[in-house]
Amino acid sequence: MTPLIVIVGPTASGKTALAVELAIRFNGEIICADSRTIYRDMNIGTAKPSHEDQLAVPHWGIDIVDPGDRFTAADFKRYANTKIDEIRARGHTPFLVGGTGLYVDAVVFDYKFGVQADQELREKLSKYTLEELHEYCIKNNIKLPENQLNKRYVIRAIEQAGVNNRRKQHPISTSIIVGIATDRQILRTRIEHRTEQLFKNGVVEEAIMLGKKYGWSSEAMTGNIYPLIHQFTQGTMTLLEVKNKFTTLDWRLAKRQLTWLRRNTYIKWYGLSDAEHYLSDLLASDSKP
RNA sequence: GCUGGAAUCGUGUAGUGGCAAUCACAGGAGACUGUAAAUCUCCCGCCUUUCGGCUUCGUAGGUUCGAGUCCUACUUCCAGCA
Repeated sequence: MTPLIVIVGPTASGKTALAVELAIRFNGEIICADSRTIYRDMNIGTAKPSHEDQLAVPHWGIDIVDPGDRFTAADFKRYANTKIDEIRARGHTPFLVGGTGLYVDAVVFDYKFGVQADQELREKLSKYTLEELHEYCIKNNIKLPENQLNKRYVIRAIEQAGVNNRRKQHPISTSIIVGIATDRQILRTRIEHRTEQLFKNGVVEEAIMLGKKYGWSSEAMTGNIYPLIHQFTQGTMTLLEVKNKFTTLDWRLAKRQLTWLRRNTYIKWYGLSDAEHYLSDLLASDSKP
């Protein structure tokens, strides 16, 4: 069976460009494991793959729901697995590429998700204090999550009557996981440059359009950049402040992504060009009968 | 030159005689299974794994059992007058 090529790394590490290049050379199709590019109309602010890239290589995981629609990690897992099967059925190589660690792991470690969210229950429980929720868990013999000061997690634990960690201990057999290792300083600089680029590309106009079309408070609009531009349009932040703050938030995102990835010991870390060599050697030998 | 005000962690601040000293930002580490670009936790003067130890609030003195806080001088900055 053709391998599943998984490329992970922090935002702005260059994983998308690498995936596109390899997919062109080796008959691949790309599934974006990205919790933001799934939304339609959010193109610039999410650094969605360009039209050229999307024309050059089939992309999946893009524009699948409207901002405001609910789309979860469990939905993504189902979607991605379907796409992987379809891509293989066409005789192509699937590439799972993205920075949303939970999405990647849901596929790679075959997470078994628990019960669906119960909005009514959640609303009811959110009125209680953390202490009251803890008491409730103890009384009902519900195991508290490790991060038990995170109210959201405690509520979820109640919702599914415990902590769910059902998953495979090892990555699914057909996967090759490569992480793009980037020097910290260089990554920081790339993030700064990308901020400038987003604004040149018209992210302010895009945000205003999205705000009008979908409202500013929808779930999808909580991404780093859009709330900041909302503040800018209301005059509570200058453009320079927005740019600086966005760079900071994006940097923190990159750090959190790295924290997530660090604990996955199955990732093979390479610099961008080494990753390319490694994967193209692997794919070249694989395609020979 | 005179008069007033200010000087506290990388930055901005709280603190008006009694605990290395508030809060925010920035920074660092971590958690993560149906919101994950979300949400949350911890660290953040120096040494120490912890206990704890050491040195601190412009500089130098002084008053006091005790000073970031009061007094004196000096330095720097800001404002007003010249």
